[in-house]
Amino acid sequence: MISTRGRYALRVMIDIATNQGDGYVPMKDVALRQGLSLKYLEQILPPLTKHGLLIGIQGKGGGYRLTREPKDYHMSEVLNLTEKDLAPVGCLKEGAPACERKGACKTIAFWEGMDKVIKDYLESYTLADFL
Amino acid sequence: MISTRGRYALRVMIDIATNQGDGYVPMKDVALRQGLSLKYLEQILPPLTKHGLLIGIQGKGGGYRLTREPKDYHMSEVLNLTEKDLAPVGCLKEGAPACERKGACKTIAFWEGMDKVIKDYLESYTLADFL
DNA sequence: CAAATACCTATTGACATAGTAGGTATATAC
DNA sequence: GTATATACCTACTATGTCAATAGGTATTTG
Repeated sequence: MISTRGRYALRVMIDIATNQGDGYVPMKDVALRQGLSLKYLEQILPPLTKHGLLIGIQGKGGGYRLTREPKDYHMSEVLNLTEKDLAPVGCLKEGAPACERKGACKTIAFWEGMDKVIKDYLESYTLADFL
Repeated sequence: MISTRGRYALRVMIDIATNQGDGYVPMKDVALRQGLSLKYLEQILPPLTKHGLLIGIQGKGGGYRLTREPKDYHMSEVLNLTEKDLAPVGCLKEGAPACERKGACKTIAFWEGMDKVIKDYLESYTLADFL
């Protein structure tokens, strides 16, 4: 359900929070510390920088920093940006075509409820809870 | 996260509960009513009969029946039998090899908590809630 | 005996996952 | 001002899963 993209993104965020001090953290160091592929991490980060969760500075001495306090990163945001979709069933995904059986569907409320308990849980956790 | 196997299984259970009366419900009829492939449904049902949630009678006049009251089927059981795995991350799957980083892992409690809210939700719903 | 049913196993096309690979742009350090 | 270190970008690939389709066998009833 949650792929390596989301899980690695979380580990990267924790690593940066732990190691940034007042400088920038090169992803090469994160990859080494976490035992993950640098090239793969490079594919996972763009959505996080594009949406302003991280700032990335190019060039020698560059790297990544958080842009907020750890308590202001909710897991719902991090995982929404790195996972394809968090909805438990296809018909609840964003941009999904309307289900033709929707009117008669006896299960939709059940799946919506499941979607809600997951989203609520992810909203309740922040990056600060991992430090 | 939840595939068609689990979703169809639920629809089949509801359909049988609704239509069984005091006889047996042929899967062909269920497939027609639900607009699903009979051949596909036939692949989904075996775990449910093997574990005694349904009884299947072969031969003319045969079909399927529930073996319990609808209120005694929890969604956790139905989905556990029809889905590969409900765990949100690989390291929590049944039979998964122990994670080598487990001791130092800062995220495991978070994923375990997510696993729990999902399982609790599924436990709270029974087949009777769909009728 | 014929028909209807559950039950079993193999195959397939499409797609997602988890990377690998190679390159470009940009800023710093010397 | 050149080499170096970094972020950033795009293409490719091997593997596996999903969602069926397909064709058959076993069993019971009418």
